Amino acid sequence: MARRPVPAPPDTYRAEAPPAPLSARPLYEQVAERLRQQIFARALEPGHWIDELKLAADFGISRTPMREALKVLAVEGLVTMKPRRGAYVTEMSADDVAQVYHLLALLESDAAAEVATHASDAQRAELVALHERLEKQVRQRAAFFATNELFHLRLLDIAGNRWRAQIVADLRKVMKLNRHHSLLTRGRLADSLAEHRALMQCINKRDAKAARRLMSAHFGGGLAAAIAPAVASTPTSR
Amino acid sequence: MARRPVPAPPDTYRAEAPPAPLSARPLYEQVAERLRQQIFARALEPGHWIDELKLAADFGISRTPMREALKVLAVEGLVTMKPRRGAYVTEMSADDVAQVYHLLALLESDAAAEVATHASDAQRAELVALHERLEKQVRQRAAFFATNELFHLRLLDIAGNRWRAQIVADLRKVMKLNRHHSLLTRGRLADSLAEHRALMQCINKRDAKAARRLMSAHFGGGLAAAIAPAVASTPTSR
DNA sequence: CGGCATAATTATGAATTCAAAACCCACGCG
DNA sequence: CGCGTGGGTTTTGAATTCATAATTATGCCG
Repeated sequence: MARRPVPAPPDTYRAEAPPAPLSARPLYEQVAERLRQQIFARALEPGHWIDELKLAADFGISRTPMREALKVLAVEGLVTMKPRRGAYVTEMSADDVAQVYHLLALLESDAAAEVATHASDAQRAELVALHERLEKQVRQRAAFFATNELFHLRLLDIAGNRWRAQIVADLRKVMKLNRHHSLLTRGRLADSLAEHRALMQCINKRDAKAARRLMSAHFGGGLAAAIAPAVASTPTSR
Repeated sequence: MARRPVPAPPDTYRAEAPPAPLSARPLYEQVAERLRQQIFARALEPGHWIDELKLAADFGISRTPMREALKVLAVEGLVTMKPRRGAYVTEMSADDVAQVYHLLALLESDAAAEVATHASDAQRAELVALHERLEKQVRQRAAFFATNELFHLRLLDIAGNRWRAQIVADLRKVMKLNRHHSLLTRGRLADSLAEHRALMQCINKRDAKAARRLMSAHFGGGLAAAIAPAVASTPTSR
């Protein structure tokens, strides 16, 4: 699992980003990113073998950077390497989903509490803006999802622990392996929005305890929704 | 370049697979492990450049598996890759230490609570055994550290969330980059033992709440000890 | 007709080779 | 005397080649 702290450390090159870092980006990273997209898009299906030779050919590269990228994804958890028999897209069991969900709840709740106590007014405003955008997108599933993820990642960022942010980002990636990663299936969408609203209020009131609790509940509801499809209805709302 | 027949290295394998998977272990993984050891032993110092050519020669291998291993360590966070200029051993700032410590506290506290509620009697007994070993090793720093780590890892394992276990393992690795990772400097050792003792009592009483709180406190004390030598006060994140 | 042994094919693991960027150092010009 | 420029060296990034393990196919014998 990736513990890589950050793509851009205290290094110099944050300021010179616009100019030239086009080709500066290592090939294996680009390949890794493309592989991630293919996995999320289910062009590569969980459990299936990854034909590195064919993929390398598709990408127009040799096996070397392809293999490096696969190893990176393996550490991230998106693929699983079986010695002498290649790489496979990781399959998430129901248990895995529950476990990762639990961790996301724990880590993001902690981040929410942190934000409630230490965020600046500007940062709070930023989250409010994102939340309002979310309110307007209840009807557009895809957009809602995107903004929702943006909100969560921004909150993580504001909470200011780059290790936590990295871990959560990685966990969210493996979560996408699950078909029901939506967190918010049909009816959940409205609930989710309400939860977000309540969370925002806590953050604005600087109530860390409540923020932590609400974020935790937010994930609790999502977990039920993500697991439920396999077990029919679970009307026990929260 | 002669390929080494893998003469069953002095490596201490965990008690996982006695049978045959000796040569099944990929070379790049063995290399990664050896690199980790060198980093922990400070044969490779934080901030310093890693000469992959020289190291590959030292290990008697080609650059290919060496580079793969380095990429794995990069994802783990132990090394940092700078495009077109190689790999560097990651440097941990005081902030980083505090942040990682915070996460360890959060995750391991959660695991402790889980163990308190759901561990079997046999598992509890196992922890008790480890703890008793710890009690006998107050005088032997090195042995104490080793058993202490064993205790924590075993607890994680018993808690039964492999994702959390993996994350904690990785975070503990990067923690070792810090010179004061000891968690327990001189006087802290006795304190630490007392905290462990209290924690064991909670676990035996199946008191999840108290277990969580005590584990958290356990880390709180350690953090103060780890940070103190370098910085003065308030390790408030960011 | 079916199961097992063995040969042919394919895929992975690792070394080697090749190309190009970064680095170093000396030289020359302002 | 300082600084920029050019060439040579080192080092990284990637392709190619080679070796070996795994898989599949084939064929022989029961």
